[in-house]
Amino acid sequence: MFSKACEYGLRAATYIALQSLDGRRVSLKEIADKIDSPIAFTAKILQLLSKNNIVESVKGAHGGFEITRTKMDKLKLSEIVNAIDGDSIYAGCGLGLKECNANKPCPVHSKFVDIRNDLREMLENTSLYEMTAGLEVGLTFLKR
Amino acid sequence: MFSKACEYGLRAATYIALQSLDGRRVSLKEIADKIDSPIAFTAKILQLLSKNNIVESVKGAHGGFEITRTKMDKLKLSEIVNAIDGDSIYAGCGLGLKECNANKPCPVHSKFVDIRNDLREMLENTSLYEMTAGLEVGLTFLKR
DNA sequence: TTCTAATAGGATAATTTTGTCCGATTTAAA
DNA sequence: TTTAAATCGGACAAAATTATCCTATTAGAA
Ligand code: FES
Ligand code: FES
Repeated sequence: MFSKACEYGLRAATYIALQSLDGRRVSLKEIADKIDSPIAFTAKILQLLSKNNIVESVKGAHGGFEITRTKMDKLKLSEIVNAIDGDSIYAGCGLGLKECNANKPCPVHSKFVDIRNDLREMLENTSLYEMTAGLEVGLTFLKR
Repeated sequence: MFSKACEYGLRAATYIALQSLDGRRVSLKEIADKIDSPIAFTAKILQLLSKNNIVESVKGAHGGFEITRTKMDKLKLSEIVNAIDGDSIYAGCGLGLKECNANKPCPVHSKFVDIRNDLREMLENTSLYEMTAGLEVGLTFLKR
């Protein structure tokens, strides 16, 4: 569904948000450890998220990653997915035609658009803050 | 969503079904041309579909690929997807945890399972025969 | 000021996916 | 029986994705 990069990105952003709620800035090392991701690859993804103004990075000693409460409230998962995977999930044809186009649809188009729209709406309506809800109380997890 | 191999496989199977409706066995060359796919790669995928009893292949001169009417009626898209991409679409976690597990869910699990189930149901309820419906009358397309 | 802990970023490597090539095999038709 | 048209299957190649390594840069703290 999503690329590995995108999966790591979503998990990383969620962990950063969770810790930022407690005012804790987190290091790359801690993030990779807590979401069980390859550390150097995760660094690249966080650079990308930082450039896209999704998380804030602070260099130097006592540096790390954080995200403000207002930001995580406004920020939707779709923005993270978009920054990493682009719009292929929303725009791509299920059978791989160059573009999904209702005027020249593939045989699965009519059935496929609904599912894709549900996914899009889910991502556009879910904030990063919502993602942290179950984590503190141990109802949801970022690694296993 | 699906791998390239799977996209080609679905398009190829659909084209074979369409031509089989007219009793026409089709060659690899014709298939690749009509669905706009790399010919040698498509050959590999058709071998796989043939081994999985999804299409029938006939070797030698006047050979090619075909699928019986009864078969294309019974055959669901899920079987094609499964043969090529496995069950990752149905079983995989949206955030990339090793397995999707409702007892230890990731933060998107509850929202994600519905979408994934819709996709699964769509694939399990759509027959290959249905795929051919719009093609003859030019309502749907396998390439663009 | 100097040291140390941290991210930034470029180069590179490994792996997976996608794609090609070619000879072997099969079968119908000349 | 020979030939030609077709799939099969193994080896190989290219491209994309995933992942690592190393140096530079930054900034807090001693
Ligand atoms: S054209 Fe294929 S999904 Fe829209
Ligand atoms: S655990 Fe992540 S989708 Fe089910």
